[in-house]
Amino acid sequence: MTINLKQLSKLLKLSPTTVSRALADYPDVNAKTRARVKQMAIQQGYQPNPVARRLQKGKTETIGIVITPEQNYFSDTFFIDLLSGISNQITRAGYELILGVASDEEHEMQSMRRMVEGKRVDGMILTLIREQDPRVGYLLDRDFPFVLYGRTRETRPYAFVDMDGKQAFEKACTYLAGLGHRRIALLNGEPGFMFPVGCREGYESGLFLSGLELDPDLIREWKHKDPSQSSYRWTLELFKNDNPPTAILFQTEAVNGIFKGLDELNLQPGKDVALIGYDDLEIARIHRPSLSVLRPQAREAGQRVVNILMEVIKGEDPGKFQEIHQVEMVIRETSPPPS
Amino acid sequence: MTINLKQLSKLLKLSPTTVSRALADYPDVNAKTRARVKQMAIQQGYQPNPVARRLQKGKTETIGIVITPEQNYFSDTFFIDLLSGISNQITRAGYELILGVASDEEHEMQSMRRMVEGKRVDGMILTLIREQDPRVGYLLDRDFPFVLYGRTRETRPYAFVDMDGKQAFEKACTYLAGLGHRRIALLNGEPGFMFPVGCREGYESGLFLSGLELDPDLIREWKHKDPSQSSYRWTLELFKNDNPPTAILFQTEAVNGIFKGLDELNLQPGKDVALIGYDDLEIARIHRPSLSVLRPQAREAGQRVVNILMEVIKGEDPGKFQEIHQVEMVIRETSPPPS
DNA sequence: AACTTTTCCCAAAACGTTTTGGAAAAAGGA
DNA sequence: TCCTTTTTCCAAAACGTTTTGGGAAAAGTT
Repeated sequence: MTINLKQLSKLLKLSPTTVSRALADYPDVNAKTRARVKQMAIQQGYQPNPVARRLQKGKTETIGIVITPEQNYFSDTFFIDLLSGISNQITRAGYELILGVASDEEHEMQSMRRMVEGKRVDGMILTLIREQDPRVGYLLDRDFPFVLYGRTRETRPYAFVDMDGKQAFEKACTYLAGLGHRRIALLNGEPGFMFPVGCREGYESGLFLSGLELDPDLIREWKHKDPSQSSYRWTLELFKNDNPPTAILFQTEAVNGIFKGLDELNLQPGKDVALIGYDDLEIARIHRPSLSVLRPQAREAGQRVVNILMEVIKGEDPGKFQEIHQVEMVIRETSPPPS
Repeated sequence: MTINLKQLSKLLKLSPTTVSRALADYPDVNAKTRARVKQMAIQQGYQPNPVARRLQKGKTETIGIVITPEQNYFSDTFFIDLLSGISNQITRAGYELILGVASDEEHEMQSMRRMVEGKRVDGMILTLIREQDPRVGYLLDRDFPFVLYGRTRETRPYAFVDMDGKQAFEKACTYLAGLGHRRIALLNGEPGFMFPVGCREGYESGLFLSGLELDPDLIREWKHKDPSQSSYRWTLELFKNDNPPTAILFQTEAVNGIFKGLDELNLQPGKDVALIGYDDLEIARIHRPSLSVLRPQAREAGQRVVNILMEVIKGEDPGKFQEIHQVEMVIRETSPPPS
């Protein structure tokens, strides 16, 4: 069932050395023997014991990721798409993905330290990045390979793959302004995290490019832990304004709260108020009217993260790998001109 | 930074053997030296290299799980809760959780085979079980330790933790009947999977216990890949009936489609139609009217799965571990008497 | 005091690979 | 033919633990 190298080499009347080198395509083994070895290996279903190989190679061939549930990350397909891209690419490289699930920021760090200090992984992937993210400093301090999905405020060079939230929100904002909207609100993600910073920049830049004034009253933030409830409240607040918005930009995760708020105010989405969400969740496609969205390519991003991490593990300079991916806009029914 | 056993033993002027045994609390080492060793180990931040230890122990100390995105498993908190319970318990045991993400049934099997045949894990956790599930046969055939979250049609004994869908749906059904509902519909999960089988049994049993007739016209099934769209269609169909239902039982995952369908039919949930969903997703709490639900304890189940798997890995008879967990019912606003 | 038991420690082997550093045989060059 | 180079293979070491099988010293027993 589980033949090992020694047994296989005995079968072939060769030394373990030669068999190992034959399978690894070393040039110092005769082509004929190499073929013979490979055939026998397949026939016997030989697979090198990964644990033994790791010990010898001094590598774990494993990379780690820690996710946290309280952040509603798993809403729908977005995160699983990212994870899918990551997982596939890791498998392709013959590596393993180990997963930690942490209930809060502290356990998140703890889980990561276990992986790093326990020599359980060769590299880390970080998601849901905060503006001040202690994980990044920690890893930089000990020169441990990692790649961020996202960015943080850190002056030392590090590798990341990020979605261009700025460009996305700028695009959405100018699009709405182009339709004639003059009062565009932003329901932004939770402060403290890095992504909303870019969204806001893009929003402000979009207003500026369209010759619109920034009105702080039109900006609100919701909580990760409770996207619907907080966005619901903010929606109601937003329309208490004397001069309420005719359009709202937000992250799709918060859409239920917005719909609920608008419903209560007897405002029809896509008619009285234009909406564009960030992330193409199922609800966006299914809802009537269907939701216009900004759609990040999570799968592709996940694959890039892994490819980059492999380079960093090989010793490449992390600073060389800083990618910002464009986000496409999908116009559906909720983004008409103002009525 | 990364001191190893040999270096630590040199520091202590002891043999690696003694240090190893001291740390492992063997009785044949003097209490004083044991203390001295432990203190030095902590001071030096020594952690045994897990790879080396695994090689020697002949165990990977790793367990595997394969998830698939097309099944909308990640909708909201349910699956992440399960995963959280699994992950915590695994970490507590000093084990690792490796994750595969497969795009379809075939890759699911492939990913699992890689883990099993590649000697990468000591045990497997299986979720989203089908009625005929080739994974179970595969693992039983090679006597490989595993635990199901769910059940399948298989006569050989195996370990599982399952939610009592039957009891849950029976309870919901008799509850509704007790309120006076006579036409109760079931919008069941996708055929081919095991869980909906139990739901249906519970539903039928609930009807029977309440003295109600089973009407096949009131039963529909939706698709995993597309919960909202299919449930939307089935909702519309359901009310084409001359004698339409006054209540619907379903899995909360499908709630958006149902709401959309009812809305289109100008039926108010919780008023014209009673609703009880399975799974307490965020939308259930947030929606107005809030959704009555059946609430499985995913976290606890995840912990049990791991504890059982550890026993099975130790060599315990899997047939001894077959747990069916009760599901509680949370009555909110959508389950009033018929109007 | 002589023997037996208990306490405490350790050297060596083992886990299954890959890498290092040759060495024998074959081929090429003069 | 003799020397050099190339080809092809392998024995031994190494990776960092844990386990095996003692063995010396200390403590008990008579």
